[in-house]
Amino acid sequence: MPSTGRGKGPAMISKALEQKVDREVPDGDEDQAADGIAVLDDVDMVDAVAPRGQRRARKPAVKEDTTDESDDDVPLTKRRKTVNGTPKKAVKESDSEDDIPLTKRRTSAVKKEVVTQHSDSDSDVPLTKKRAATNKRPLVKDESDDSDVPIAASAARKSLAKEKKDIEKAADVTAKKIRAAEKKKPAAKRVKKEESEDEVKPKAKPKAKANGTANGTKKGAKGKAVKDESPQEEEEEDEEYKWWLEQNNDNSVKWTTLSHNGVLFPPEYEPLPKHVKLYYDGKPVTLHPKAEEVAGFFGSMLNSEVNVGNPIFCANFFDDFQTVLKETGGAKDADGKKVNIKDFKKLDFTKIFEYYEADREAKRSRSAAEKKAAKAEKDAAEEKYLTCKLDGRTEKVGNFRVEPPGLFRGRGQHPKTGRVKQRVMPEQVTINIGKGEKVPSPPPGHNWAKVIHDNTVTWLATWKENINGNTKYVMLAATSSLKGMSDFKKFEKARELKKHIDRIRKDYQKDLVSKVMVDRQRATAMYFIDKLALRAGNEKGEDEADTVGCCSLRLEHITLSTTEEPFHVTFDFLGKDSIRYHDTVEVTEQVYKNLKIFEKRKSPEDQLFDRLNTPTLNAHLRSYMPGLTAKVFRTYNASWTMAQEIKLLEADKKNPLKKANVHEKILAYNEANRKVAILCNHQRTVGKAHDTQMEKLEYKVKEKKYKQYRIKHMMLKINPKLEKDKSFMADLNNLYKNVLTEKWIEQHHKDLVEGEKVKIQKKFEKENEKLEADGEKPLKDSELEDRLTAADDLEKQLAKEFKDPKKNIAVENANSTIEKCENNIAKLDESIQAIETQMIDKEANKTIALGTSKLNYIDPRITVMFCKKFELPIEKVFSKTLRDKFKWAIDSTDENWDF
DNA sequence: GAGGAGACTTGGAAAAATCTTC
DNA sequence: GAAGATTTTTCCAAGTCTCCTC
Repeated sequence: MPSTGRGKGPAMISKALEQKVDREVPDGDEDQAADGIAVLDDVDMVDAVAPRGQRRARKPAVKEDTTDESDDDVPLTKRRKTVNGTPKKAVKESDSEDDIPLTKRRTSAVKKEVVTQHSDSDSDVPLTKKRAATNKRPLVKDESDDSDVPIAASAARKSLAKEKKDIEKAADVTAKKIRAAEKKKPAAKRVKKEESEDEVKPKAKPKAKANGTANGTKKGAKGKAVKDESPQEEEEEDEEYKWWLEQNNDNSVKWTTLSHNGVLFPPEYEPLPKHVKLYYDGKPVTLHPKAEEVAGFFGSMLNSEVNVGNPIFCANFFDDFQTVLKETGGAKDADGKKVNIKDFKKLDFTKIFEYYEADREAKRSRSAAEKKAAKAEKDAAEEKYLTCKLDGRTEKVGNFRVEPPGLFRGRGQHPKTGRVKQRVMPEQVTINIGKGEKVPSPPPGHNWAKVIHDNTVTWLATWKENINGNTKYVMLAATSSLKGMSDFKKFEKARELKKHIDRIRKDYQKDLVSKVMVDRQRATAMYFIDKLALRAGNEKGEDEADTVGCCSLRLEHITLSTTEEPFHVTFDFLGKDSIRYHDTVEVTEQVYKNLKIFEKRKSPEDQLFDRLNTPTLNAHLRSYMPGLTAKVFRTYNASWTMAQEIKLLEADKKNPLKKANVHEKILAYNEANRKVAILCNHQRTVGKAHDTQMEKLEYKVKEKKYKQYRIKHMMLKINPKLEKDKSFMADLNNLYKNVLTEKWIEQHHKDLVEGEKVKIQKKFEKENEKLEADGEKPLKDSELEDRLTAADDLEKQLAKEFKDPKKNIAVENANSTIEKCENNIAKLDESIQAIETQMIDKEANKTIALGTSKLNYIDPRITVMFCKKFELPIEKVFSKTLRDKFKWAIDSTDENWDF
């Protein structure tokens, strides 16, 4: 596990060190550099903050520093040997003058994005000269694997970076405005402290809904999405608890009365049929049901390459499998002789996999009635767990099912991935319920671990899982009042940050030149958290995947640019869920210099911010605003960005979005949403079918254009005078030559003929099936041949059309008129536009997941405001679940609401 | 103040439900 | 109404942050 590199650098930053780094940094603007760096005297240094104790052992420094940096070293020990699965680089360059990285890192083209530097006019830090970012040598470390670097995301990130400056400026202006307005308010009316800010409830709308976009929900009605929903659904609204209309200022007590029915345990293990065996060294073996169950966990997921293809996963599984074998008497062959299972490679789970696959397939291919019956049975079994009574109200429970046993699917290189997640027994489960309420009965023959009555927490049941010792909880659903309130508070806190953001930014810009190392590190970290929306980056344990956030970044995760491209930093690290963050950003000269300073006397595996951790950072943030933490910046920046993007749409008077069609409105919303997702680095893997789906859509567009092309020829037949209409003919020629092309038309004709044949064949087969089912004679093959002549005729006709379209494309309908043809073309245009919009959206979303930001980061009131302002039904952007979750926002927001 | 436990939010993948097309 | 595509929901891992103990 990585060491922290804690306190390795000097506590103070000396003048000499500053000057040294000044000489090392790439050729920046001299004047600005002079302004930007506070040159400090050695003599006035006070060790304001001593290095904190080491969290973990560290590796010895590779090279002794001989400069005059203060010397508060702590011993260093070895750290993790790899980063992102690749061997670590050699220790970073020494402190000598030549430690400006001159090595050329790569020559191939690679993405590069630029986050514009902070350049507020009132900033304490001078502006850095901007360099043209294009046509320069790429800086990324690893050229072999850019596959997960989304091109679309890259472009969008660039565009977001361009806008970021304006977005920040707007934030600055807003903060000042808010404070000015507050000053004007009579003192008594001003909100005194943060708690009161926190507890402001969303204002309810005056009675009934303003339009049909806000949506109610029928209790228990499962998400029959969008189209079927009717306004009647809202009839039950009256019975609903609108917490946002109430005053509840107590944060510590979560409920007064609570009753529920406990948890639902997974079904017992059903042994495999006798003939389904695990094979070892080519021979079937018999296992104790407990061991067989574990073999089944692995066997049923053979198609999950991400897991079974991971050697750690396999090794961990095998380890646990061997343990369970030992405990249960081992494996036996057909003769009852013991088989010593010692080589994973000799295990063959195919039969088990096939069995489970067949089972899944059988489930899939059940008739509608069977599926319905099974669902009804499942629903009945689950019904009593679906809801609980909280303060007398019925609230939905979220995850009432106890997690079934299986293999732990830790992500990335989690050291425990593949370990057996054991079955949770009632004896491990603690129930939390109101005093005096009926305690749900544990399964027969069992007891609960404990029954408690803690109303300061929101969970109904809890247990510990065996893999990491993490606590699991049964909590209320996202639509519940408790979760709703907490969501609302989260967004209000982010809004509260609006008031302070200018001050905070100004302060961290100032601290970027602080002589106190911890302050300078904190300021630099805050710069990243604010500009790049990095996560805080808590410390992690030895037994977890090696992922990092801002505070836990190590030297090996950043690469500073060469002299050819000053002030660029390439980040390459695995963040939450082992999702790669790989980006080159332009930073201010001061930030760049700070990073150089922080790198001094450290190895690649040392902490970049060796004097900073998340509690320290958050403690500092709280001095600005109670409750402010690093996480709030992500919510704030996400919501603020979204709001600003929508303002841009509003400001576009040339193309008023209000007048656009639904597709365009959705696209505009998604584009704004996408910017937020990119900011937060929300990625997803490209679906297997993506390329095929795109090709299909492209084909669909061409098909429609081909139809237009034919209609135009028909129009020429109806009105030959059109031939003199230059624009008409130019359009037609363009369609033929540029859009469709001769080659495409030829292929399309073949496809049409082939399609016709298949259609005839299928129809024929179906008719025969029916005849046979009715006990009648099937049609003769000659009948099929007769019918297929229609396809031959089509082929001939199309060949003629291909040869001379003008002459041979005939008017298909005798009643056709020019007007009717034009209408048809217009209709086709409309549907082409819809497909093209879909394609743009699809391609842009290829690697970017919009869901997480919509669900967790963007204040839902911004979306509601957008929908109301641009007259877009909320169903188009919020699914049923989201509408339920954000009912408070839908109910309380009007078109003029501002984040 | 370090370290761990506990409580809660955030996150992508997989499964399930629904829609669309033929 | 079947098949395939797409969207929505569920699942549970993995974060953040607070609180408690020593």
